[in-house]
Amino acid sequence: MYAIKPIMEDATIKKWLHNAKFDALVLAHMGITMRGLDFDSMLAASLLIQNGPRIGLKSLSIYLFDEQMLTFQEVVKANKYKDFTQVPLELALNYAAADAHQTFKIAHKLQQKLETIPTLRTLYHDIEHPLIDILIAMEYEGIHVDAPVLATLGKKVNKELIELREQIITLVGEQFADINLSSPKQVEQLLFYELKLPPQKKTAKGLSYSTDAEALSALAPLHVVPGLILRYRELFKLKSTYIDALPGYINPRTGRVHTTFSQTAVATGRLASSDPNLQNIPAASGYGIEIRKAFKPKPGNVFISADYSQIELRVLAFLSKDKQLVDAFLRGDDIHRQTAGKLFGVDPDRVTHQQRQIGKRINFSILYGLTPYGLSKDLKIPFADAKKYIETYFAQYPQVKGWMELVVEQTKERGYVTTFWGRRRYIPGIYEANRALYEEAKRVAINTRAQGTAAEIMKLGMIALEKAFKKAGLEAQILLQIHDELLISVPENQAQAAEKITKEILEEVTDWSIPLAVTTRVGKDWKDVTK
DNA sequence: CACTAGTGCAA
DNA sequence: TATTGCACTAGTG
Repeated sequence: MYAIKPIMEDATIKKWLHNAKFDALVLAHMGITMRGLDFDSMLAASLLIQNGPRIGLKSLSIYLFDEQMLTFQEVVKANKYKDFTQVPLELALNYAAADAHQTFKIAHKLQQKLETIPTLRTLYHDIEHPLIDILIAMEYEGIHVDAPVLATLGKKVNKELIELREQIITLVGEQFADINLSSPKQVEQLLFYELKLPPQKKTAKGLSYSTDAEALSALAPLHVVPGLILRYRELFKLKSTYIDALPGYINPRTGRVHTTFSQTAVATGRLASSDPNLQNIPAASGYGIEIRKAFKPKPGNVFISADYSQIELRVLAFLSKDKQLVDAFLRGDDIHRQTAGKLFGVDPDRVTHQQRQIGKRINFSILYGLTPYGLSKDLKIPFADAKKYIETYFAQYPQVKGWMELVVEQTKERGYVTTFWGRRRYIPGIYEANRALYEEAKRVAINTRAQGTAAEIMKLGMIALEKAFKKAGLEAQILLQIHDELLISVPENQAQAAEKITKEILEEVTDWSIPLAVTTRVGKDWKDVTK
């Protein structure tokens, strides 16, 4: 009767569907409470699943099909449907129900197991579980997006896009009047086959010549078109992803945008934001920053932004106990300036702006496991210079290197890397014979310990802050978390008090030998409180 | 609708 | 041959 018949015996299907649909129904009728409950189970399950044998949550509904291990798409194919629209609604619903059912079935067992692993148990009860209600409140509150502000910006951007397109077509000829400048394939054809410009590099999969920003920049001195495409791309990105898309997320009932924060999407323990992603709203580029002007607090309120400065470097200092790094933070020094001083062998006070930029760049990339090749490309400097900078860095901060080696050793012993509060990330690549994969695994392990620990500090900060707001009787509400930054909304007459509490609480999350530093700003829109 | 590739935004 | 994500468009199935 059902299209999934080839996968299971009919009797099994019927029984299973009954349970699945029943569970789905029960869950669906539990509303917000359901989210707490269902999500709680999901979270416990995912802490173990995600960190154990690698079964993606996405595969959960398929997991119980056992040996078959079919994806939805494969089922569609196996049943010879022309396309997705031909799949009976019944089947689609069965899959949706299966997700809920399997989660329900697996949750209890996994939660029991969670309790037997002390570090994960603490992580769950002290951090992840208390965070659930805070995230729900953030999502529920939402954030006001001023659509007219975006529309005005959109008109400006659109005008420039049309002009750019006309310029480009005038330059390359009317035979390209129909070109789609958003198609990498068509741009590739234009640049490398029509204009015969020299290809700079292949794409990631090596299937074509890259037309990305790096390649276009390299071509810019040879021809005017690449530069124009570069500008076109920048504006098109802005318009399609932010200006045009954001208003579509405004909830008609609340008039606000309600993102979803996922606690189980990121392997390091960071949060992820989606539908829309409010963790990647432009912060730097020319028109880009204008987008942030459209994010406003509700009437009578102001925004407070609070960001941990150099949190990952402070985590690195604490975990590595590197004397130079630790002392710098204890003295409250400008860490980028200090690094530059060490790299160039000059007194920190005499570091030039450009030298400091390089110091900043290296501090920033060190936890990514930068290579001389990568650094030389990033800074556009000779390979040998890049190599020397990195060597000098490790010579000046010797315990950082030792710490990195220790992380790698521990990862090999256990098969997984841990954060300070005990989150695990399994790193199978640490046993790789293939050099490139092994090197990548080492970078992942090192970065995970630092990034993950920083993420935990922020989560603890959020929990403590919500509690403090409540205790102080402030109507302050956290709206967004952008990894090392919080965006808070508060009635204007409570702004000063809330700002003070925010800074104090966030800085007191740890009692480490390294101080945490939090910068706060008060403003009337998101741009106002952005660095 | 699901999926991939290419691209680009954030921390 | 630099970490972690998400989303957009084009293009295919």
